[in-house]
Amino acid sequence: MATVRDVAKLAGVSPITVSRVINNAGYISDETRWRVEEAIRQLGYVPNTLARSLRLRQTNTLALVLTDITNPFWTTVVRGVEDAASDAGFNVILCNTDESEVEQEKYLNVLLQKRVDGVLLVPVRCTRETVQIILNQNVPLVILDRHIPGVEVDSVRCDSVGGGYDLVRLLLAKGHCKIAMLSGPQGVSSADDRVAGYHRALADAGLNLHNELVFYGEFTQASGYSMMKQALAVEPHLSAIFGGNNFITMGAFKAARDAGLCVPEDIAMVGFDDLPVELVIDPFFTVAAQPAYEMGKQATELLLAHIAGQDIPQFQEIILPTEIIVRRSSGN
Amino acid sequence: MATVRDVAKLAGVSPITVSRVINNAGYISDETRWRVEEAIRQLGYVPNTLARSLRLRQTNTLALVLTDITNPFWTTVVRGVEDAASDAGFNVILCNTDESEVEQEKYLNVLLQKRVDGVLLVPVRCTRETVQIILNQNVPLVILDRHIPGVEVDSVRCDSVGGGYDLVRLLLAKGHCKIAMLSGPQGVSSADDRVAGYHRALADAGLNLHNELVFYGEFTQASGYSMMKQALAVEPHLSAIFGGNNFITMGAFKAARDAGLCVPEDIAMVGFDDLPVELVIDPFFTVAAQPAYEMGKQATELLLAHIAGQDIPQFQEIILPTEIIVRRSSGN
DNA sequence: CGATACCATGGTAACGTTACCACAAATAAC
DNA sequence: GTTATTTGTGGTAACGTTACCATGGTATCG
Repeated sequence: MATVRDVAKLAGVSPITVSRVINNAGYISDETRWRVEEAIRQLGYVPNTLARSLRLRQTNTLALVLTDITNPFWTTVVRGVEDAASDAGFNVILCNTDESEVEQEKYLNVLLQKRVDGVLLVPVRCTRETVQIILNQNVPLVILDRHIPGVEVDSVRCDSVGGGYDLVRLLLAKGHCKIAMLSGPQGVSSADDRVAGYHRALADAGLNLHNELVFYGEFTQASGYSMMKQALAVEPHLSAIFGGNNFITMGAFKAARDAGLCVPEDIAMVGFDDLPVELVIDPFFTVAAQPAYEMGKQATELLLAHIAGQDIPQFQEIILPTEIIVRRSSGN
Repeated sequence: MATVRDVAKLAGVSPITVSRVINNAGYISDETRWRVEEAIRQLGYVPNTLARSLRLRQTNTLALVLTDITNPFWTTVVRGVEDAASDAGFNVILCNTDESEVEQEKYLNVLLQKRVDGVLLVPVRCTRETVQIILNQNVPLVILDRHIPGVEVDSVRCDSVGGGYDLVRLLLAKGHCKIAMLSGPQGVSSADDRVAGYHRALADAGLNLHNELVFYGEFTQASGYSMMKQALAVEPHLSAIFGGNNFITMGAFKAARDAGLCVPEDIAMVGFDDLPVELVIDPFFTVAAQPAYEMGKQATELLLAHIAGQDIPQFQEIILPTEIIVRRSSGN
């Protein structure tokens, strides 16, 4: 592969002049520019970003570390991130942890080695330890979707407490009181926050807290299915279900159906996260929809501002509102 | 950030010795290794991959350029690619072209500049021009999902002709003869191949080719919706629809419903690509399902073999079988 | 007409890593 | 006891780019 030096030789100029042409920097006469461009074309020269980044100490690359690229919620976030990054001339490296701490640590290390300019992280566990590797290297970081209590890092997320609260209020208003919460993993803030919203709604209604009706699992359909079976075993006369995310709700629905229950006639259901219209024949679930695209976009813009060294508050938390969409699954 | 030199100084050795410890290469005494590792820990040293790759002329990175990360079919492919790449110690950079040639060219350029070791490409247009940039630089390339006639590049795809043939045969067997084909973009081989399967099935059944019932659009729900409306305008007494991918089929369904037609009672439907169980309450569409994960995996393995310089046939085409899954949408 | 600005180009060094060669000490082989 | 081999370590240079400083030339201004 050709280098600046080859181009320079062919064009009869020095390497720096070639560099200036490539980067549109400094003064170049039209005549020289033309000769260099011609040489670039002839040699099929492609600049080497590795060398460039090494020299500039900047890669123009962001990392997006998330938990499950299979979930449409996250693909939408990816879109938001990529659009915002692309506008600023940044590339995005996507990493999928599958909610595994081991994978996450592996990826974070690789990303630091690649000298990404900033990291957008959906932490697998909401502990200081998780982000310490990044902070130690002084790499700009924005936490996405979740938050880490007691650690001063920027975070952008949606209002899980509020969304959970609203969903449960809606169920209570319809007269439900035996409501099971099928949550994601304990210790993951988005899961915990939705449980908190559930609790608060019950408390505000003057109801006892049914801790035996709160189940913790994974953000997967399989986990939703098994939590639903557990819930029915604990309390056969459940009147409603709150699913911690789209996959959990779907799993719960299937378990209910397999148990001979009709939704919403026998049991009502609400859940977090909507599904894109492209994937659903007939939207059925009452949900708290999160502005996924917007979340990705705002998080990226915040990260880019940090990278640009803009004088922004050291510690910023952005919480976006969720929207309740009422459909058939919650009954009437 | 600390460098090998800093580590070397602290450990009282030379930089190359540090390099040997990091890469587990050459001879190192236990005593020296320990001192170096201790120094690395103390300084929080993180190796710089940019410098390493520059020196080694190898990045251990693959590129996956695809058309629509929003489509579950592609996220599944991504999984296959990442798993295979990860096993070989390679990272994957993901790029989303949205079927735009401009985006594709932009990305391919960036990837060459980043000196990725190989490219997995879902070409937006199946022309030589599309891949010439890559081939010019002698970067290993595998075409995914599609193929470029007349160009000797490796490709891994599923049997679109066969899948289309089988789906249409199934409709014919049920007595349908006015079957509209709602295809993806003309000039995209996967779309063209499915049309070819459609034609062949009709021909084998001794039926006239209804070219006026073949519609070309995009692989999106919106396009499926509008093609369906066109189809109904051209021929109100359609008896069946063949959707070129999952989104098109979904759009066609919604247009049919909006036109007051019931599927499958008034009109039967079949399509390409299944949806993951996580996303669907009650699978409805009769489909030709492609082994997406396997496709990604095999393409990656082929690419890695090329990168490793293994002595494999210069030009290889792998075609994976599709599986027909019969459900309600095709009637009985 | 000297001072000041702009224009156009180049030389040298550095970003952080590792390949290549060199060398010495210790062990093994004859 | 000399020669070969393994073990352990380092010096120098190179990967391809650009920052910094330097050097002239030409236009502009008071």
